[in-house]
Amino acid sequence: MATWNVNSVRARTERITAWLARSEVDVVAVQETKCKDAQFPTSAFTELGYEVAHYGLSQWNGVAILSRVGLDDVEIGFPEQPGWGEPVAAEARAIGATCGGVRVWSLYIPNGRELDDPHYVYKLEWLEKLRAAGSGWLAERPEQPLALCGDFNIAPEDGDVWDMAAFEGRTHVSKPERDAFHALLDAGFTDVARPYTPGPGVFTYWDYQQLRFPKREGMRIDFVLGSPALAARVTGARIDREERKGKGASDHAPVIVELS
DNA sequence: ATGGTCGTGCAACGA
Repeated sequence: MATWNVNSVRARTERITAWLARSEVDVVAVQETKCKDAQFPTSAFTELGYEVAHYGLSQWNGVAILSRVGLDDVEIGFPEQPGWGEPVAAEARAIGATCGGVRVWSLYIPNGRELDDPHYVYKLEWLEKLRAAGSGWLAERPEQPLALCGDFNIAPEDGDVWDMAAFEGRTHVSKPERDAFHALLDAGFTDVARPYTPGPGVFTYWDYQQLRFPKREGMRIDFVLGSPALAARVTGARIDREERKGKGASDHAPVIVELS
C-alpha cells in the first residue's frame, strides 16, 4: 500500500497512472486531489483495475482511496472531525475504506499556515480529534489492521527537515504539533515506514521553490501510521524519490509500505 | 532581488 499527496489529480492523471502501472501497489491513499467528485478522473483508474472512492468539495483539499483488492464501507470524514470556514464546516480531508481486510484512512491534515494563525489552532484541534477517533477504533477492534495514511504536515523529528534553523518560529516543527503527532503513537499507532527509511535527511516533500529538490532540502511529513495488527504485517517500506523528478511532478513523493 | 514555484481558475489564494 502507499500514501501520496498528488497536488491535483487532474494535473497529474497521466503521471499517477504511469506510476501505478510500474509500482504494483494494491491500495493508494491519495491527498490533495483539488477537485470535486464530479471532476475526478475515475475511469483512468478503473481502467487499470482500481476501484475509487473520492471526497472533494472544491478546488481545495480532496482525498481519495484507490484499491485493486476491494473497497468497501466507505466513510466520509471521521467522528468529531473539526470544521473550518464561514460557516464552519468539515473540509474534504478524510476518507476511510476497507481494502483487502485493511481499514485505510486517507488523511490531509491542515497546514496550520503560521504559529499565530487560527489555522494553526484548527490543525491542533484536528489532530487531537483524530487521535480520539483513532483510539476509539483501536479499542473497538484491536484485531483490525488499520492504517492512518496521509500528509500530516508535521516533521516529527529534527532530522525530518534539512535545517532546523530554517524552521525557527515556523509550523510543522513546533512542540505542540510534534506532541500531537506523538499522541497518535502513544495511542498505539506506529510510523511503519521509518524503520525501513531511516533518517536524518530522508524526506517525502520538497518545495517547488528555490531548487529544494535538487539541493536535497526537503521534509518528512507523509506517513503511514499502523495499528498493532497492521504493523505486525509490515515487511518493508520505501519513499519513491524518483517520482519527484522531472516535469509535472507533485511536490510530494509516494511512501510505499509492503505488507505480508 | 522582501521574490523565487506550482495548481486552480481568472484575481487571488493556498501550499
